[in-house]
Amino acid sequence: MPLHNAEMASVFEQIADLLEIQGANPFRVRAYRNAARSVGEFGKSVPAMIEQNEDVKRIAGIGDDLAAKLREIAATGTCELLTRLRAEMPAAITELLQVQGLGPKRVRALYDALHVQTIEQLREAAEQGLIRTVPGFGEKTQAHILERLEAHAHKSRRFALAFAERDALPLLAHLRTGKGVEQAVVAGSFRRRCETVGDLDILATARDGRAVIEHFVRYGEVRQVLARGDTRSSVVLASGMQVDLRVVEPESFGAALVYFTGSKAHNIAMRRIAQGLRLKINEYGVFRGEDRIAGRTEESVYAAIGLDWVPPELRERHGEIEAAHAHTLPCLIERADLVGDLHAHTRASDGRASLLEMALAARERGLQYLAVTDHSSGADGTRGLDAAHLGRQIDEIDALNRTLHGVVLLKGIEVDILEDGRLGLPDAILERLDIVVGAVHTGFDLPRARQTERVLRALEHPSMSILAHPTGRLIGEREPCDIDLVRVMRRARALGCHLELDAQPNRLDLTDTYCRMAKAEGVLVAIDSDAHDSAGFDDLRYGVDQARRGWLETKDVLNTRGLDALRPLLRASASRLERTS
DNA sequence: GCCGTTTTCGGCCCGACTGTTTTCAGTCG
Repeated sequence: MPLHNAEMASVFEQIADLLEIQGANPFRVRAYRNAARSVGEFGKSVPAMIEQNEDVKRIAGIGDDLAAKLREIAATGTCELLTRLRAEMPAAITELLQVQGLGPKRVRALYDALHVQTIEQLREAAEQGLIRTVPGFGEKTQAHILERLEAHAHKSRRFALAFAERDALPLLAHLRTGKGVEQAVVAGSFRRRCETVGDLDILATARDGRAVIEHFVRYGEVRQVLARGDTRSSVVLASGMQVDLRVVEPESFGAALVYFTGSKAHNIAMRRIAQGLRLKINEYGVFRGEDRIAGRTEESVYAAIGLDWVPPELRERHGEIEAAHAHTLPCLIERADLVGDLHAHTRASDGRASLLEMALAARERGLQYLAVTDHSSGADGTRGLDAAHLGRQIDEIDALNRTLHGVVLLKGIEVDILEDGRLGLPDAILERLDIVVGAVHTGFDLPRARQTERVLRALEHPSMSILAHPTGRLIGEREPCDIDLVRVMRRARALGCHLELDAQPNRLDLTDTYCRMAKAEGVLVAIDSDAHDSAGFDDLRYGVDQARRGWLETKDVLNTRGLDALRPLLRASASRLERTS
């Protein structure tokens, strides 16, 4: 069973945790954490690179030693250092680091004094009042540990971005009613439009920080106040979401916004550049000695160190710093660039609106065309169309298009890709369509080779236009299927097929990394709503967010094309255009 | 353990808050 990057990264993470608890050199620990992150996020399969004798030292943070360890992990599944660390210290102890407020030093102290190794033992020790007897711990710390354990048990690790928005927007509205509040914005992973966020980081500007903090903790949804100072505070909302607020003076807004938007790796890279220029960046500004030379706006902060302003979605230390320096940052796609949608459902399958309702809703949102792609029959758990029913829908759409103004419906289908790679409807009916969107709805757990062959075969079908939600993942619910998307992309490009970025907030499939790979491979991405009712079109913006994280520009996205430019790019209609001309 | 516009050694981002202290360590972001 071949390893994945995530598993290799996990070995490094475990080593970092154990080293840290043992009190190792913090920079060595950081080296393992940096390496874990680079490997985990690396676009290509690291085990495959090793197999093909590619140099893994070109991955950021990998030097001679860690390259050797990667090869060792690829060969054996683990590495000798981790085995040795586990022999010296119970491996389960690292789970204690997940409890908020417990870091390596305290975990070590509790282990040495009380032999606490697990969450359960920690709870028992706290309930029996033993924690406060350990040097450096007291009543309050013991009580906090019990509280945080409670939170730990209930907390789902991360929230979908759309879920976080439901907390963020009313909270911002509350903050803005505070006396003396000039600005209040969400920073952090929310602003970078990560598909999930662990907490909300809010930045406000005001002269009197304390007053803003007091106003903040009085917000009705606040269930628990974790910290409250003069310039920052942390609370937990009723939804379980943690919110961190920072208040700075308006002169520092730009610097603080850069700082709290992150990512951490992006900030560290910026500070290193500043160091080289004998400047210092912190959340209050850019400083030469005591003089603040920038900080009111983000642009001023980037400019002070010779960089173009970087869109938040790119701030992941994935090459954006170099691009900002060379003035080669991409001009990222925006929602308004989408002029159509190529994947939507109606009541004919599992949608909740009629053809006409969907057409009007699409037009209302500025779309010039909408592909109607109901499910084919046989899809698990969904009502679908057989050939006869689809034939009637085709006639219905033709009739409707004669009366519609300002929007055109394209005749399409979301057809099942069967386990052997055939499509779930006869060729004769597929040939009558403008667009064929193929999707895997069963057999998500096929082995990698079979899953890949299955999809490659489907792409070969002459009517196939777009591969929908290519990995099938549902965030927090279903893992992506195991498939070699590089091969899929290369074949798609050769055949004139396209890959979808399904914009539903719990799908966002393709991921940002795969979007970037698609761009590199020259495959167009279709950002589709997969709408099941008229409100579903509003999800397109999440797809655009994800596409921006994947460095996509207007030219990289299929449905930025007007209808005339689009038709020849859809194989189904292209082949018919050829026949009729 | 990595890395180089201080390049093979000596650095490695920086500040706020809390609790347990009695001037600071630990944790977090």
